[in-house]
Amino acid sequence: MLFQKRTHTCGELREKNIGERVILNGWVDTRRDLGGLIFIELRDRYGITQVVFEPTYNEPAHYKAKNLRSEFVISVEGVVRKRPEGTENTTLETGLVDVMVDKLVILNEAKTPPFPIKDEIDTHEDSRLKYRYLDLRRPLVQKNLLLRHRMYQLTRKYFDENNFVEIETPVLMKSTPEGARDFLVPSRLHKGKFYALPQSPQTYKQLLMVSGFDRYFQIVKCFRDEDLRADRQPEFTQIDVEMSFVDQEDIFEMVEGLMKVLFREIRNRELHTPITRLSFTEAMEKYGSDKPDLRFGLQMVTLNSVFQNTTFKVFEDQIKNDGIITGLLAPGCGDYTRNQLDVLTDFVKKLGAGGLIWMRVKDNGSGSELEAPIAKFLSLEEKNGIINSLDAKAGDLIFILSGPWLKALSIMGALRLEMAKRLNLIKEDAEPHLLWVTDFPLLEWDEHTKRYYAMHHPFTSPRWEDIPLMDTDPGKVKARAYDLVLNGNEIAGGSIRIHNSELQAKMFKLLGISEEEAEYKFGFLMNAFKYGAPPHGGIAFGFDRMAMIFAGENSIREVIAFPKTASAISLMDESPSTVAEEQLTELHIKIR
RNA sequence: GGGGUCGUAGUUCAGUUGGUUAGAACGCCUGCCUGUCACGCAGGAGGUCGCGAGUUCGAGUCUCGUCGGCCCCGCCA
Repeated sequence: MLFQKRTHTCGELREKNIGERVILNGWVDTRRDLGGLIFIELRDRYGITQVVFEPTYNEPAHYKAKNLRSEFVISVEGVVRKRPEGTENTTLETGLVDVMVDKLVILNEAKTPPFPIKDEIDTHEDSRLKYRYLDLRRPLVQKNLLLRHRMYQLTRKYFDENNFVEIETPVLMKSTPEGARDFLVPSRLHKGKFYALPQSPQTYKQLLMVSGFDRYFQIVKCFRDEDLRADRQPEFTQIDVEMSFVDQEDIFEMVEGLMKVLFREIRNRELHTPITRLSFTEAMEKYGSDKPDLRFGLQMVTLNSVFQNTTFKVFEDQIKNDGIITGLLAPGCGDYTRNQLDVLTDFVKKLGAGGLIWMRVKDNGSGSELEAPIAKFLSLEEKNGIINSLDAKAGDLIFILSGPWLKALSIMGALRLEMAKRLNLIKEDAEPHLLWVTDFPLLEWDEHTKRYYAMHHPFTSPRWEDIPLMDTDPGKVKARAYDLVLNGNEIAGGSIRIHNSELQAKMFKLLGISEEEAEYKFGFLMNAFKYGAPPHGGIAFGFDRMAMIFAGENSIREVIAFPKTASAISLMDESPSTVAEEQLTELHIKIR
């Protein structure tokens, strides 16, 4: 047989191996042909070892080595030798030795790759994705997938040690389009019927609770047919968790335990628990986001009390209409030019704000005063109120936005992030900030369809104390729902579920889902609840997002082996693609 | 669905008010070279300027359309 099996990997040989006869298999990383002497750096996923072809040592091997090129797959046999004095390579872990080759087998030749197989490349992403199998040869990308692998193993070990059972749930399931669009799979056996790919195994894991698997987890692929982002792919991986006989605190404790392990093993950091908690209301009013980045301050301040009796029409209207007036202090930005302020005004207008009110804080000799286009509309008391509320000092800049509560706060939150960027407040090596956001509203009102939607999902339990509000003021009902946020990224979300079929029926009614519709879509779940459903709750982690953050990457694609582009295309295998007419016929499908 | 930005050699880019044969670096190929590790030296090949129309005596350059990459808004229970 021509193939000589390796005795060692390319990252393995050290001084202790000197004198040993070894066989290495791998890819030609670099070739340095000096004419009478050829150096090849041989690479596999474990590392790089230099091998040497010298005619006086072995003439046929040297002759054959003249043909070697980048990325050829070869097998070499030879003797490990200490490198001559002064020729050691300290950048390689194997750099004190090399292998004098007396036998070379070319296992496979290779075309010149479209980009170099090394960490530092400036190749555009489309080319990397088209040749993803080559991109995945690069040590940096391999490192990300290895980190991801370790995260899988640590997660499985953690849940296993805590008595959780890993159970696989169906990938072909019933379509229940409450929320994201489903990917549909046509049924060949049942004309006109479709399976859906799961957006999450939500209903199955709740059924498993009814079955008595009181601690379940699964590392599972989920699918959502929505537009993509840097941190969103149509198929993604969740760590799905569900527990029975628990309340919110038990879930938090279990999750914090997992995060402790991951932080310790992956990032070598001790995570201090319990971690910070913020209510949704607080998160919105202080940071303008339900996933605030707490690595920097820049807290927003609600100014409604300052303008309680204002005569400034814009603010007066908002106070009357239950709107909000929110302020943000940009320290030391009082010297921003009119042009810079116009750019920021444009920024918030694109997000839907009517305009941006700004004020420069100046020192008038006896204290601070505000210089702004709207200053003349404000009383001295109001101006001082602004300065005091925001703790503003001379040289600072103040932004004020007013509008409907959620909208104004969200836009200010975006401005907060923008200012943090401009002021360079987000240090990438900063201590990671993990927090719980709690007490989300149960429902969200949609102006277009004039109905409520579940903010989390329709199985989320309201807070006990808020159940009466479901009849009187549904918008005010808070849910027993929570998100886990890491550095401004939502990495997990969950809730305590409804386990009572009557409460569930009430919830469907609030969502405008008729009894018939509820029966058709979720009858199996409601039925199950009639046979002794334990109180239960759970959470699901966005595994790819977590891996992205742990790997220090800015795109989820860097931690996924074969990701899709922003238009949901795989540049490598060119999916989605057209299919044969016969396939469509079998599936009873006609393309319109 | 909308906004921004990019598309020129295998790769990353330059290309002036529209004007002769579209350049550079790296990579690739050939030759020389026994201690390289960004090897060196000499020579060479390599282009549907994303695609399609239009304006023009003439388009990489201007106009319109279209396709694709990236980022964002909407969307993502």
